[in-house]
This record gives sequence, C-alpha cells and structure tokens, in this order.
Amino acid sequence: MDDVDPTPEVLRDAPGSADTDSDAVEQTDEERASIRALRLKKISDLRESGAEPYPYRFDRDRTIDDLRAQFGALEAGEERDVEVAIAGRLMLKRDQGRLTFGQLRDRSGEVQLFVSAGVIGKDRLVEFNDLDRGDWIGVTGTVMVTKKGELSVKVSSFTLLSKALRPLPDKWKGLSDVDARYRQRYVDLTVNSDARRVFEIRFAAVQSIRNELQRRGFLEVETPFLHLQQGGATARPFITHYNALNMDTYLRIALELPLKRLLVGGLERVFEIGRVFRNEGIDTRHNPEFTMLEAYQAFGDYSEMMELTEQLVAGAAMAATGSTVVSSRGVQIDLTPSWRRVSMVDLIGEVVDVEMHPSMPLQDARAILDRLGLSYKPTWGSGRCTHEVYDELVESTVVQPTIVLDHPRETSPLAKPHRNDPSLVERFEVIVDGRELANAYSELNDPIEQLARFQEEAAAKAAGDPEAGDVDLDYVRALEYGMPPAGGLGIGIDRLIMLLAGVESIREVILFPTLRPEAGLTEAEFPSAQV
RNA sequence: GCCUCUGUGGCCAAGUGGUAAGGCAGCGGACUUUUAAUCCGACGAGCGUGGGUUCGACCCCCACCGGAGGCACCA
Repeated sequence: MDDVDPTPEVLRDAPGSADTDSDAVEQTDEERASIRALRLKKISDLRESGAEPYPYRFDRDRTIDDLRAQFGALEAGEERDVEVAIAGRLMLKRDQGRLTFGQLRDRSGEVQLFVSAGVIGKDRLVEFNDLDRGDWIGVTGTVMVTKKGELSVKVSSFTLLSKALRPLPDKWKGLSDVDARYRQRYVDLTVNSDARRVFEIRFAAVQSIRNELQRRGFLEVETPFLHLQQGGATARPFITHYNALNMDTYLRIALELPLKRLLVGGLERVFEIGRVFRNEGIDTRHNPEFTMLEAYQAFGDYSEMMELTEQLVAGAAMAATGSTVVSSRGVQIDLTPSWRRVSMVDLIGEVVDVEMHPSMPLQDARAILDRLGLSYKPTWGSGRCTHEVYDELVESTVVQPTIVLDHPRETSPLAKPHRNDPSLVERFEVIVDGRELANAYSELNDPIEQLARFQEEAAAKAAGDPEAGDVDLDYVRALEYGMPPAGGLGIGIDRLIMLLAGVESIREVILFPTLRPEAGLTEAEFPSAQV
C-alpha cells in the first residue's frame, strides 16, 4: 500500500478488519447490502462528486469491428500510437491489482480493455474497478496487443455512459430460463450470442428478400392494419374498437386484399412485409402476431411465382447463412433452385399409393379415406377428401424443398380455376422439412366469381364459422374495374427464419413473443432508496 | 380444453419427508499482460403463490399463477 488507500470511507473503521483468525469478521452494512443498494449508492456518490451516471452522449470514432479490421493484423506486443474512441457495454472485468482487463462489447463485436495504473493513475484505476459488469461506458485509448496476442485498447480515459442497477446473469452460463429469455429479451440479447445470431439471420434474410423484390421492380407498400372486413385468409381475427368512429375494427389477418386493389390501380408489382394478427392458439409454430410477405405480380400467373419463390428463399438463405444448404432437425436441406415440382395428386399417389382426384365420385373418395383410417365430415366433397389425405399422410413426409401444385378447387377459395381441369385451382405450396413455407396462386380476378365466393364465406360466418370472412363489396367493385391477371405469393417470414436459423420454436425468431402477463412484477421490486 | 414436465438467493444448479450443497456474480483482501484469470476471507435464499397432510415438507396432496413440450383445435 503506498500513496492511496483504496478502502472506501465507510470501511475504515470496520470492526474486526485486522484480526481474521479468532473472532468472526463482522460485516459492515455496506458489505451486506444488496447489489441494488450498492449500485444506488454508487450513483449518488458519483453525483455528489460531480459526475453524471447517465450523461447525454459520447462521441465514438469507430466500432469495435472497425477497430479489429484496422488493427487486427498487429503482432503480440505491438502498440500503435493511435487514439481511438469506442463505446459499449462492459461485459467482464479482470482485476490484476495495478492492472485491470475489461471486455467491452458493442453491436459489432468485443474487444479487450487494458487499464493500467501506470497509464491512468491509481485513483482512476480504482474508479474503473468500481464500474460494474453491465455498465455502458465510453473509452479512449491507444491500440495495443498483449503478449498473449489479444488486441486491446490501452485505456487513457473512460466515461460511464449508463449505470446498470441490475447485475447481468452468470458470465459463463448466461441466461437459460426460457421464460426470462423471452420476457427480458434485452438480457437474452446481451448475454446469449445464439439469440443475437438468430436475429442477425432474420435481419439479413428479410433484407435479402426486400432487395431482390425491389431489384425485380416490385414496389414496397404499406397497407392498413385496421380492417373493416375480415378477409384475405381463413382465420379468426382480433377485434378492437375505434372510439372516434365508434365502431369495431379487425386487425388484419392477411395482406392480400389491399395489395390486389393496388394491382387494379396499375401498380403492377407490389409487395408488403408486415405484421398480421390471428386470434388463435400459441405453440411452437404459431404466434398470434407474425410477419408475412405477400407479393403480387401483374401479367404473370403461378408459374412465375415458383421461380420467384425459389430465388427469394435461396437468396435469403445465402444472405443469412452463407449457404443454400441448411440443417434442420439433423437433416441437411438443400434450398438451391430448382426445386422439385409435383402435383398434389401425383404426390399422393407416390407417397400413399392410392389413385385420388378431386373429380372422382364422392363415394370412391370416402372409401379411400376409410381404407386409410382417416375420418371425414359429411359436408366434404372429393376435393376436401383429397386434401385431407395430403395433409394427414403426405405433407409431413416431404423433406427437401418441393413445390406441390394444383390443389383441389374446393379447398382454395381465392385461387383461379386450373386452366386444364375445373376440379383444381392454380395454386402451389412449398413444403420444406414437412412444413408449409410458402403459398401462391394464380389470382382470381373475375368479379362475378369473387362475389359469389365472398357470399359463400359470409354465409358460413353467419352460420357460426368464426374463421370465415365478410363480403368485401369495395374489393368486388375494384375487380369490376379490372384487375390484370397476376400471380401472388405469400411467405411466412417467421417460419422461413426458423428454417434458416435451425430453431424449433417460433418464439426464438420473434423478438418479443406473446406471453401471459408476468406475475409478481410490482413496484416493490424497484426501490430507489439505498440500504 | 386435455396430458406430461417444470418454477430453489441477481444468474446457473444439487437436494425429493428430518429441518436448504456447490459454482458464477456481488462484498473485503492479494496480485501490472489476464481472458470463465487465480488465491484468501466473510456474507446472501427457507425453496412460484395459497391451502392441506405430517411430530416435522423444497420434497406428499389440492388449488391457483407463470413457463416448456405434446395432443386437440387450427392452416
């Protein structure tokens, strides 16, 4: 101990601090205080000394990634007399006495801080050691590499940018409680690199899709979340109330109808990547709010959409993971175009070995379901029965990306009838790893037919089907002005990201998944008085 | 809605009828090239909540709350 006694004022007269053998060392109040109380005290001490624990800004001059790019080639022991200013969260501290190492992280990466009493003085070193893991700080210093070869910033000054009142989770084990991870995503993102990785994949994939569509001349648009009619998909909506107009509105369940109005308006190629809401259950594949891509291209039909889907998905995979081969549940999946294309009836024949077709007599279709051990409802026609076989026995067996085309007309109310077979529609779904990834049609643009289908839906809704939609007369009116022939495509972005990131739960790809209210979080947990 | 699993100090985690291990973080101390730093020391929870059984419950029972998975429902 030379010039400075680092013992805080309150500890100076601590009883028993000299004799550790015989009598039990009595703890001072400060030593016993909670982490929160200690940190509150640090805040008030800082303010008393004229420092601000929550200052307004810090001018950094580069990110940590920039720093590594510029100086990563230095050899062990080298130093550069270049002053840098970086900022981030202090993730680790290793106190060596007259030298402390820190780990500073910003969004781009992490770098070691070399904080030496010989550089900043003993008093400042003590202050640095008073920082807590989790604090945000800005530092300036020069660049060096330790003799173990670790690129470091030799700190010449540091500033607290934001004091953390709560401690970070275990520095090695991190945060594994899934409930806490979803509720406190800010902590999850701070300590779990896997969580950050998933969202980096998400951002890259969405960006890739957006860029590719824009490159192809699609306009990105935004359409209303609040809908006056339920439509565009079969799903139960959320209902909310708009006070000013004193009426209930629906949160959108699909993007389809507004976007196709834009085709009527001549925008030709439009897309939207946006949130939709479905008032349904939560499980590993469903969140009540999720993100859809829908894209519509005039003058094409569903065959254009096949190529587009392949390019969007493969491009997203490449952008997000660097490869078009992904691994899901231990299986390698090759998303490289072109994908297999097979009609639904052919695929059924292949997998289940039965001849089935929506145009077959109903009693024959029922006989097949009976033989396969599948049940059916009296209202189902042959098309629905065919689809049931596909759903129950075929879809889950398809692993590699497959375009399953030409669905039964009966189960596809929004698609255009097949040009060669009136019992089918021009529709395809992309199946990957046993799950639906995309859905596309040649879009129905016949206003007479559209009105009839709306009326059927409205009748079903009136009969108690909460998923059936309303008659959207304005949409029919739009079609009566003429909608160009078009192909349309929908991709569930969340499920695409699940595939690319190799995660099994949709909650892993949504920053703030829907959860029940947290019990027990009350203001009692936020005392601001010390002690 | 049903079934199974699950909830232990800030984080991780053992204990599963006999009165709460351990690790990390935090606190005190040592240490100027560490990197999950190390070493020494002292401290911190009555086990999601509420009931019940028992001489005694974190451990058994019931209900409730939260979470996970599955089924059903749904696409």
